[in-house]
Amino acid sequence: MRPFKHPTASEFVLERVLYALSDPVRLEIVRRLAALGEASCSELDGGRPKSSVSHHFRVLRDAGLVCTRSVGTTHINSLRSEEMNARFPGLLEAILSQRE
Amino acid sequence: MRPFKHPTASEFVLERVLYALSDPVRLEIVRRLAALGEASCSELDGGRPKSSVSHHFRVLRDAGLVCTRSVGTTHINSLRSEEMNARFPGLLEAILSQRE
DNA sequence: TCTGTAGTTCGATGATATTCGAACTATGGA
DNA sequence: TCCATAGTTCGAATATCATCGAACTACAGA
Repeated sequence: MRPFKHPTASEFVLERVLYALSDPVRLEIVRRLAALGEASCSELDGGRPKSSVSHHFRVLRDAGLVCTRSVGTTHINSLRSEEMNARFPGLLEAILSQRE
Repeated sequence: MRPFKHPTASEFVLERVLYALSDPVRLEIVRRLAALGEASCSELDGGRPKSSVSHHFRVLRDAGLVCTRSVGTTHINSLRSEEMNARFPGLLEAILSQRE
């Protein structure tokens, strides 16, 4: 599978990040990723169809929130916390520190 | 005109706030409001039709970001910064402190 | 090489949003 | 009372999005 396109930190767009996190499914994925450090797609699918989950990961990747790398047949996802924090200081923490 | 329904701080929903701010027009309105303290709708319309601006203000109000009160024939809008900060500490500041 | 697993991409569908003009409401002033 | 101003609401058109099945790609193991 060809490697995914991940935007550089300077390409991050605030509106896009906020939009990506305004969806409950994606916000939950990001929360779980923050707790787990990294995880495969299937570990975070919440029982949803693969195509839906794949869509949400793409939105998160395009916004710069998530980094995906291939390991064998699985995709390991992790938050791009440092880069997010460098570009938008305090933003991710402010969002993730809210309970529920 | 009947007074608007403003949600209480405990009714704020994170996803809704993020969604409201993920639109460039609304984010700009909020930025200007933060700078001005308060302003009427027409001061923030950016040349857009009144019905469009009214729509965006409604989304902002429903999310809890903006408070609107009637003064004569005009509506004065202000950010609900304290309540936002009480419910989602650091969030609004993290978003508004981003330049561009 | 065959099969299974993990995930993506495509296409369609239904839901929701944005935008705008037009009609409406409410207030203030002449 | 008449008119202008400020803003809302309604309705329709357009766009965008979420969801999902189906087909596809890539890798690992037997």
